[in-house]
Amino acid sequence: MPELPEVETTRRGIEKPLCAEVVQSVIIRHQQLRWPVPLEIEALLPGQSILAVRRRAKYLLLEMPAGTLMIHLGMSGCLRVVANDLEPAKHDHIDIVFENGLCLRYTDPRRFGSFHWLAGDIEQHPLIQHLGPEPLSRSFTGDYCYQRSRGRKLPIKQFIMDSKVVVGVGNIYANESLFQAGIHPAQPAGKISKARFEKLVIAIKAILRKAIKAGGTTLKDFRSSDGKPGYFKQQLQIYGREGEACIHCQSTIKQQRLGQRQTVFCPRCQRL
DNA sequence: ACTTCGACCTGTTGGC
DNA sequence: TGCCAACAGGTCGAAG
Repeated sequence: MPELPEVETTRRGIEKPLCAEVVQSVIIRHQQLRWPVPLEIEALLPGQSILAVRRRAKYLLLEMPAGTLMIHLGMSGCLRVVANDLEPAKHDHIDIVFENGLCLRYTDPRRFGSFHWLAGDIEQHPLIQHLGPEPLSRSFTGDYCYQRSRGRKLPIKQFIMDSKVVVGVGNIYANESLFQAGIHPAQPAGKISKARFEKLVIAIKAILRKAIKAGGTTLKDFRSSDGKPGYFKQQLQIYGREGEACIHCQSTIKQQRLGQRQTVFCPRCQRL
């Protein structure tokens, strides 16, 4: 399930093969994703070239002369660069075909992803404009979290997964970061000291960087643009290990549901 | 203003 | 073996 490292891995994978390439056609086989795919891209994109492939939060931004194609992978979305004569499979919903014979193919069994066409300023888009800072940017600091969390009662895990606070921290990396920082996931955000937020922010940045380096986390089906899985799963310290022994203290790892999400923690290393 | 919860969707898994 | 219910998960938007 794509979180920020998986989206960044995808971005890096499609940047080189697609940059400066010219779109020949767009094929929409299934229009119904999280929101209807804008049909006008079939007419708008051909003839345009890819100027850059950027990322904001978990959105991939394909910049072209007339605007930007904004793609979200949702939970099961995947973008691959394939030869344009490769037969599409069941969940291959959209192809962006290029004049050089390559094809950017969007696959998404659960169809929680999305496509948007933005003719104007990206930052003004309603899905973008209220997003918090990038977790790997300088503006994401312990002090920032501390200030934003005062007076808030919701569990720290849900706080760091709130895209208005910081983007890109999904369930897997939230669990990992809290474990590394020694913070109980259910701890009310407003009760956490500045020093502990400093530690948490360092953990979030370190884990995201390591995960990007490993090409993301493949739990089941994530694949990067060249079809390879991510290797960060081998480095997960807490996620998916409920019932097993903590790597630090050998206590049995517990799980509970928090905000309808699977939450895993060590009851000894992560105190309330 | 803050928080919770339902909705979207389908492949996989566990229980009977 | 088959069937069904539960679950997984990102994120928006409605309801509390």
